[in-house]
Amino acid sequence: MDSFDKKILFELQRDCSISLAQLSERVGLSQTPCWRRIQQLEKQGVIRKRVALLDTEAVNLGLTVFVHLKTNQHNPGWLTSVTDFAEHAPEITEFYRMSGETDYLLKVLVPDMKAYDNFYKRLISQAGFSDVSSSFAMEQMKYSTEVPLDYIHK
Amino acid sequence: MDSFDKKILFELQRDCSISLAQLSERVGLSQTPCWRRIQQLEKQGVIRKRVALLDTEAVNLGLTVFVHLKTNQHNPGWLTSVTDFAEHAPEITEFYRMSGETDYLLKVLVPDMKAYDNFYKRLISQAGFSDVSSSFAMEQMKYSTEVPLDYIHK
DNA sequence: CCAATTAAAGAAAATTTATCTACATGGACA
DNA sequence: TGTCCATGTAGATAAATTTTCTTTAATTGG
Repeated sequence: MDSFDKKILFELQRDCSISLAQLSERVGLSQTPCWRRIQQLEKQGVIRKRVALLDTEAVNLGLTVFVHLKTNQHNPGWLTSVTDFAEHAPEITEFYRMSGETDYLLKVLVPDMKAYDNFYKRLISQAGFSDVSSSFAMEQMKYSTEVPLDYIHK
Repeated sequence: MDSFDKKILFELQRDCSISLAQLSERVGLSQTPCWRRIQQLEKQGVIRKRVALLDTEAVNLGLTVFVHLKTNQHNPGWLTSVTDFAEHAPEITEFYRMSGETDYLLKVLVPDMKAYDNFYKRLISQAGFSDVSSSFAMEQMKYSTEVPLDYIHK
């Protein structure tokens, strides 16, 4: 994992639709070693997948909500039902077990308040929570799937 | 935006590295109309971009932190400095202006607590906050860039 | 209900791009 | 110096993208 690999990752994180010719030029390698490195990075699992990112407004998803969950039922069954729900609810794009005040954090994408209310009812009908607090995003100032490459070891 | 478009978006959200042949087969169209629809969706901006997603562990980013910010300085200069910082800090992958208790919410990716502490110092040196509360993710239960297509109008 | 028009789909060819191989070159290092 | 890597060049093949043209299906006006 050297400077060339980092450059490849940097470029592909921004745009993976470019041709090998363009990529290798930007990276400063010829096509063959560039291609070999991509294969390697995919085999190693550093590159997980290649996806298309959609405009959330264009698909009618104007409302982002962060849902802070607390529970008093710390048993396996409870967690399973919540995990299952999150797994199958496409509105939930992120789901974390947290330290501190909130036990679990959800990031939810819906069109509007009405749709969120509907989602909310489905959520609380699925499992018991001692507290559910919803924080609404007024404005998305930044959203990026690019992760920093500055911390890569070596 | 009909059923075919939705299928195309569904597939490309999961994997945009598949060939047009595979995609058109899954969608149930021949290659040409399928290709034309993709072009259209890109021109319309429904498809924003195509990117490679990396394994955060593999690039040494084991710690996800949600940072809740409060301020009492509601002036343009303050916001500009914070926005600038967020823009240029690769550790900040998401940044929202919120309703309710917290004024702004950050999602931050760093290797470990030490790196977060370093980031934290840089953050608070950049602008004044009346409160900064950091929530640490213990476990990522779900992370997806796929957004629900069920709410598309028409 | 039918003919005319339009829009989208399909087929096939042409062009570009990706994939893989073989071999030569040059630097790093014991 | 000789060995080991990784790169570069070249090229062959396969595959994917894009264009062109034809056909089908849907729509509208009379």
